[in-house]
Amino acid sequence: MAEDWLDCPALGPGWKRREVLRKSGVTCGRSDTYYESPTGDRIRSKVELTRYLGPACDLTLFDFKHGVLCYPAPKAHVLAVPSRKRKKPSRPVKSRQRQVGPCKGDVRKEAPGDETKADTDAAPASFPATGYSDEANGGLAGTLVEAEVGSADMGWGVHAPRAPCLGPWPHPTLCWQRVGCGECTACQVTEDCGACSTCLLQLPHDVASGLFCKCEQRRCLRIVERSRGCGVCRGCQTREDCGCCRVCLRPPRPGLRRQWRCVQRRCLRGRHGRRRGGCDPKIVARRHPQTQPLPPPPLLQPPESTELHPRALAPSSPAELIYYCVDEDELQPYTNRRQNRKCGSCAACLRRTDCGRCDFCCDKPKFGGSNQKRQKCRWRQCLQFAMKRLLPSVWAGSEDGAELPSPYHCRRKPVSARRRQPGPTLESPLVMPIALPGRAQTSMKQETGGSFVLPPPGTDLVFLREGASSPVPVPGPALSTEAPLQESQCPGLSWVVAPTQVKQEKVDAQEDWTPGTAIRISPVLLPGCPSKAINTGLRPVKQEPPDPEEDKGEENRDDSALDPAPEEEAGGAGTPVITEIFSLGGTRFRDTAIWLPRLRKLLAVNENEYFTELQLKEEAL
DNA sequence: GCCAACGTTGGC
DNA sequence: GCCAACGTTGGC
Repeated sequence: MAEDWLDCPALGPGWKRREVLRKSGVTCGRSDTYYESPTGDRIRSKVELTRYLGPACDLTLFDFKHGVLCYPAPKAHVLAVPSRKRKKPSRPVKSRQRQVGPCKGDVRKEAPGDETKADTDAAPASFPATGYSDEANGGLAGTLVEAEVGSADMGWGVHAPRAPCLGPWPHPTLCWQRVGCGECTACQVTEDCGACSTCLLQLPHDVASGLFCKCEQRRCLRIVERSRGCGVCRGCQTREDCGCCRVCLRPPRPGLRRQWRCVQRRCLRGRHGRRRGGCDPKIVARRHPQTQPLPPPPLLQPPESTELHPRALAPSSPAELIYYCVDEDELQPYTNRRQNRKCGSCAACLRRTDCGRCDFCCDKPKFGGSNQKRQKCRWRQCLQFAMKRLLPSVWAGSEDGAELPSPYHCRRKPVSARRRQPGPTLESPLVMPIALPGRAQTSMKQETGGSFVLPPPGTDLVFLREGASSPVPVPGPALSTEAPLQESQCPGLSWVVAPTQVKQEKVDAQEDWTPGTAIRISPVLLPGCPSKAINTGLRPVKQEPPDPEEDKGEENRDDSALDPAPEEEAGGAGTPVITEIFSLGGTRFRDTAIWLPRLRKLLAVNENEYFTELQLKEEAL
């Protein structure tokens, strides 16, 4: 990050201030103000500044945003000085070759009487992504500033519009007028053909739903190419519209054929998979709600055709219609990349409270930390994400798992090189590998000093339980009869409940947990099942802290058999155990088809809630 | 290669 | 405005 710190005399000698303009994302264009104390401490907010300076320092009159003291004077004079500062780019235009120019903030800053507003905060997330103004429209109104046009990393400009561009039209590079790689022949075409269905049907005027269309002759070939489906995934192989998704239910417009692909028929690997390493589980789940079998083909929806895109480039494409009719669903994976680490459904993701004890919590300011690590509570870090890191090949074995988003779309290291060394800062403490007695323990590296490693052959995954100190195998048959575990071949895993191995919790958490609280079932080895400890007598225990939202999905449970541990009662240590055996990927094992029916049979009594989940998983496969 | 540090961005 | 935390970088 460029260090363009400016002196901030309002705070005194040695204080520096800088303003950083957000370059991308839904808050693109927004600016953040940071301060640096004479001692080098970084301050991010007024609250932090107040905390830093202490209660004796009254910051009531201090305008944090602009770094000046705001005396109770007429508005117009308050920020006269800093307004010049604000015009300065917050940082060198290091990676951005294009300048926003008169767009947005600069214009707004000039507006009289606007000084007291967070005027650089011009990109509210809720800004409607409508108003694409193609030059065919010649439109000024509602032109939109694009976050990163033509970014090679982000997919050739497939970004949500961010903010209204108030500068003069046209903006040659920064508006949605030009979306694409800018290099292909289609991108070189400067005029609409006037003959394609888009031109004829005046689709560019379709801005009501935040969508836009473009002359077919000008559609970026690279994006169109990408918009094709893989042809393999379930989405591509689904031939019938579901008739019930929001696309199918979208009211048809008079004279126009529907242009958006049924959600159920969208490629699960396409945009998400090929670029990000796989489908977002949330997207998969959303597109394929397993509780709903594919509905019969809709009677009112004519078969989709590629007529809208007459180029021979994608004659058989199942998804070519999607591209230039991008909706929020399609944009989401790009604009919300930071969500990739949440499955949203595992117990860790559902957990609402920080443990307050792990190293990451201790680092949080609210727990008195220095905010250096800035990581999510270890007990809230997604289990699915952890599994993807720990058992990449297991995930790769399933259709969507094979393309699950890379934990890191990191430029520095390929996923293959990184995923076998998951760092402690990224893994959930709920999942870690250990070796079982009698197993080969070659190169086994238990969590020492915080490193979780992929289980080598002969080891098993362990579910850790918050608040204890050493792994405790679940009573019951071990996996001795199973073939030697080859993570890459047959993930025959025994699931063991183990206490937490979180670094800083080793010492102080022992008394918080006893093996008896970890699991109250008698696991059995299921024939054909990859040695999962399954309770056949009692319902599986999902030891989560009481949470109203979670309770919604567990209303029909018999809680009499589940006495949450005291720490859970207190909202301290909710720990997913058995439930997560499945949500973590049990049904993704390659021999699912063999053992799952048996499992279902064994669990036929009092396992309704499991059935639901298993069925969901099975459907997903 | 690991991981602490922190710039950055999403969301409330 | 503020906080949470994601994603990247650089030191080791």
